[in-house]
Amino acid sequence: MEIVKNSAIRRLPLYYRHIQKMDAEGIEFTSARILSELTGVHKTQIRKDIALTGLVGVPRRGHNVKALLKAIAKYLNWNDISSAFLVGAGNLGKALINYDNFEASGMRIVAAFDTSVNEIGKVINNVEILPMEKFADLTKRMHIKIGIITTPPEVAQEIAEIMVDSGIKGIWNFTYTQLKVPDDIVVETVDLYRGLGVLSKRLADKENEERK
Amino acid sequence: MEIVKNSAIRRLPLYYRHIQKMDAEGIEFTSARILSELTGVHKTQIRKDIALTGLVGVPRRGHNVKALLKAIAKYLNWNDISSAFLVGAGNLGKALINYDNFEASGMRIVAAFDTSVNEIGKVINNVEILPMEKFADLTKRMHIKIGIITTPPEVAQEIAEIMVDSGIKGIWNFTYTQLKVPDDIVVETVDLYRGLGVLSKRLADKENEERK
DNA sequence: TAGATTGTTAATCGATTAACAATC
DNA sequence: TAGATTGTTAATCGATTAACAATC
Repeated sequence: MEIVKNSAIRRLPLYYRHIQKMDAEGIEFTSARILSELTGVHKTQIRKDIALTGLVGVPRRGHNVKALLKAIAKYLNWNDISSAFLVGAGNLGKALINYDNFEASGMRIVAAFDTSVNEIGKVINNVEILPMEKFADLTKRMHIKIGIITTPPEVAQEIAEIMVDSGIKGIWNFTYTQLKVPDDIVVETVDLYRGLGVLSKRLADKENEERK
Repeated sequence: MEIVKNSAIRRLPLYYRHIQKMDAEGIEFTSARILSELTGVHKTQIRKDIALTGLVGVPRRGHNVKALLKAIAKYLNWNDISSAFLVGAGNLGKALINYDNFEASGMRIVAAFDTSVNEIGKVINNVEILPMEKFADLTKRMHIKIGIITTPPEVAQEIAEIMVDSGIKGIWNFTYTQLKVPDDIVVETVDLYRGLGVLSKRLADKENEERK
């Protein structure tokens, strides 16, 4: 049933941001070759990913930048802007709240929640930080469907359960905790520290090679 | 020449953090099955990844937790703690500076750099924020080999070039900019917003299915 | 027309999973 | 011994890349 793979869907937002930049610079046409240079993704891959959106390009010219933005946004359902609640207003949470490109990406963080008295009541980028106790009730009343977890990993599972009980259908998880949730809940996990091994390992390998 | 793949190396830090937690809880033995449940990675995959480190387990018991931590740390070269400079002390930069598990992961952020007068001079988690002008000189003098970029994407390439010129050999890039650097520089890119497409797309697909 | 790009099919490559003997 | 786990080989699966006809 699930024919289109997540890996393809994950690349589209990357193209989108580059194309946005081109649009802002007044560029009207782009091609798979140009996007390949900008993103490092193979040009055939890019053609296939664009084909997913149903867009047809023009041989010799490529794709119209505005049409491409529209097609990707439509495919990813970014035209309907979903409201999201964020739990955990630490530095990472604040970084997300301050991200100014969400609106163009189909999402809007409308409130943040925390348990720390120091944070509650603050307003960041027009987003208020509320006490965690209010989460379940507000989520139900406002029919919020997306929850963002930027808490310490220890409490992530607990938060996820509160989210699911409150009607959240998609969770964006910024902890390394593997969340156990019902099958119909979409979970997208971002592990900030995955790359930490690659850097130290590759640098060490390099030094050893040079020594040879 | 490069036999071991990055994808395997990227999973090891994930295992590591879970095993750290077990160790803290006083657990002495673990197995591929347990790690598989905790991380969602297939148990055969975990066995292969552990085999990379050269560690041999005990049938019926699994692996000794402390030996496993030691073997992973050794393999990833986390015993030599590398000093790193971070550029861009916004919220994301601060989130990284506050991360308290770096030391165990072979890295220490020793200073941060920014161009904003509001940030310069602040001290976060014992890390001072210095003016960007001092970056090149300090990097050379202190022989810093790892640079972390948490700036806006527009300036990432420029920062990367300053880093390479100053002797940096590994770059941890938190922008979506594809950095153009010499072949001998290791670049590890983390794109926070990759998942943004998956959530909205999958949720929309789900709704459409239900409507059928 | 020549040439650059599209879109698609086929081939390759690598990662994941299944199967199973060995072991304590 | 029985059973759970290891480590490894073989099979599968999916993603990436190469090749090429079609097109403007």
